Amino acid sequence: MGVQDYLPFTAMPVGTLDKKARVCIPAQYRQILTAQNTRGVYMREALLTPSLECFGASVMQAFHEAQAQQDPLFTSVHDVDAFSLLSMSQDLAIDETGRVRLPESFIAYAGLSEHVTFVGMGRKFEIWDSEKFAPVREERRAAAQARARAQLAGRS
Amino acid sequence: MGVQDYLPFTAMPVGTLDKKARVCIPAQYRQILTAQNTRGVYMREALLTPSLECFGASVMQAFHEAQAQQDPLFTSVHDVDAFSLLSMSQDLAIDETGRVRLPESFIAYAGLSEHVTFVGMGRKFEIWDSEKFAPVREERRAAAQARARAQLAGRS
DNA sequence: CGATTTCCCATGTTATCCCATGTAAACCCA
DNA sequence: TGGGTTTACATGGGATAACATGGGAAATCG
Repeated sequence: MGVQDYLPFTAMPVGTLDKKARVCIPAQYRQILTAQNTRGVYMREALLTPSLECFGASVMQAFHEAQAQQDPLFTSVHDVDAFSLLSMSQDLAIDETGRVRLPESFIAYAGLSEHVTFVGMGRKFEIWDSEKFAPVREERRAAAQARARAQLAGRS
Repeated sequence: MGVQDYLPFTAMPVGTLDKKARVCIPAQYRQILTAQNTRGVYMREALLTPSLECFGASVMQAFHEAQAQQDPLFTSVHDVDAFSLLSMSQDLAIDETGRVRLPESFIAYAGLSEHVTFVGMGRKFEIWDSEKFAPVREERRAAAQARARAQLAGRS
């Protein structure tokens, strides 16, 4: 999949998780999803952070296709690979007002309270509890800054 | 068979096996099956785990075609696979309320009690006894997590 | 004729749809 | 460019529909 083939998720808009466990996916992100021929949004618990990874059908298809060609259907290797992508993911429907209803397990895993932050990551975006994300945001900023400095030093 | 041709089975919904040996196939899965032109659901005892493998016509058809393309006199692993798939599978009818009646042999093989878990695996899904699946779920999650960590480390 | 299976309806629960409203952004025209 | 207007968006909440499940009655089978 070439870089040009998709619109990237960018920025870090904030949103609200209401009493009915709904969040409104930012309109900007919804446009990207519909451009991927995705009715809803695929979502799963991130493996390494307390957040939810969200992506469209393009990403799901690309990963699934690669995995399907690599592992025959009825093998244990297939099962482990399929689990992390497919079993852990849910295809959540987006309603006409742009909202999805989050399963309780997702809310618990990411520790979501009322305020959530959407983090654009190119071909996917993440949903974080806003308070939990604040320090992570600073970490990532520092890491990116350090890398930029190193790159600059190496070039001189 | 292209990935585009079907929606993947995802997520891990739970269900109930009632006193009449019936389980309600999640509506989401039924939609995927009907999209595959499958009235019922093909089911067999999984070869490697105490669970039931379920799939629609797409998988059956793919195996049928794979088998047909081979010289029938030439024995191979694929012939054995296709044979076991075709001969060990049952086409269970789904009634109007979305339920199937499981044969006693299936219930015994998977050790099903009242609570069952459906495990979405893309082209197929599995039915597990919820208690038996819990540790397997953790194993698979840990394996996926280890892989994600290795990938992250290799990239830096 | 007894046991099992299939069909059908009832019911509580949950998710989905739909409309209302406040707010912020975009737009337009002077 | 400023100020007013319009549009799009995010959010709350009630009404509606879908779903999973239990259980009874009819049909089927041995």
